[in-house]
Amino acid sequence: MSTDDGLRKAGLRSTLPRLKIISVLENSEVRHMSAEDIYRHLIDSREEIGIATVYRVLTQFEQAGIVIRHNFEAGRAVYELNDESPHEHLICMSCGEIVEFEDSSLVQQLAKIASEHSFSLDNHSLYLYGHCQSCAH
Amino acid sequence: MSTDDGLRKAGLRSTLPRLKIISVLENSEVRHMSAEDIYRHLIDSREEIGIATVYRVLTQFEQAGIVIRHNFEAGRAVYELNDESPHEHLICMSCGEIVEFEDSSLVQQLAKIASEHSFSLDNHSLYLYGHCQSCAH
DNA sequence: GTATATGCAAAACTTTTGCATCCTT
DNA sequence: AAGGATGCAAAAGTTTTGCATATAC
Repeated sequence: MSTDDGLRKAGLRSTLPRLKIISVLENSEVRHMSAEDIYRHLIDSREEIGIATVYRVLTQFEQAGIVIRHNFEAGRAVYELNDESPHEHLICMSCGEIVEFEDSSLVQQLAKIASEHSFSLDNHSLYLYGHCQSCAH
Repeated sequence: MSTDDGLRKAGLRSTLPRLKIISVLENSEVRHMSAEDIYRHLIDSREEIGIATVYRVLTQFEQAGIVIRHNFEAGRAVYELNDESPHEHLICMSCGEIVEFEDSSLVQQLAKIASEHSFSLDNHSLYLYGHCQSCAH
């Protein structure tokens, strides 16, 4: 599916700023980026865009399921493209490396726990913080 | 152990602002409070304190293990007393109710996952978001 | 008495919003 | 042509910091 189609499917007009933002998320070597990261990346590439647009577009993308928003650290959200393969995150507190892993049994367990407390489960956030092998002391 | 001893053990002087903040966290009917919540609670009770002190003290308390900091929602941290009994949180997105649950096997699983990726695990954040029974539609 | 903590105000950051203009459809 | 999107600047919300004063030990 083209980026254009993806936007239309989400009920969003295909505009230049939106295409630019998706392109950054698709092509950057870093997978998790903040609004400011994306803005800087574009400005440094001599692409014109406003920071307010980046924030507005990311919010729309999140609601449309195009990106996933994370709060790895307080006070700054980061976004990654939603590739439809659910995964969790391991974060190295020294070098910032982020390892993604998938564990469906874990997710099933979360659903079971919610149901045991008479909760419907919409989503969850799970982040493991530690130190990767090269940063271990 | 008295509050005084707890502070001293953490290498913190026993000061009036610190005692006031602990008292709020111990006695408030709400278990998870933001810095602003604690500040307002004190001001409304005609206790003198500065908001900057609340932030500074909460940061020290977190580092000392006296409180645990959470980012249930982006942009605002909440704190709870660390009662030394590890638990996770279920959050109702309608009414804001927070249910705590304990699951040591889940935590063991997280440690196993980290080790499988050659990570040392320092801590984790796990929040389940959904709707409680009375808010389910 | 000395080092540390506090309070105030100002600053720093991230994110949101009002509004005039521009772009998609 | 019309509604939606953008960009700028200003505002809002949370958290941090500089500095003079007050407090704990």
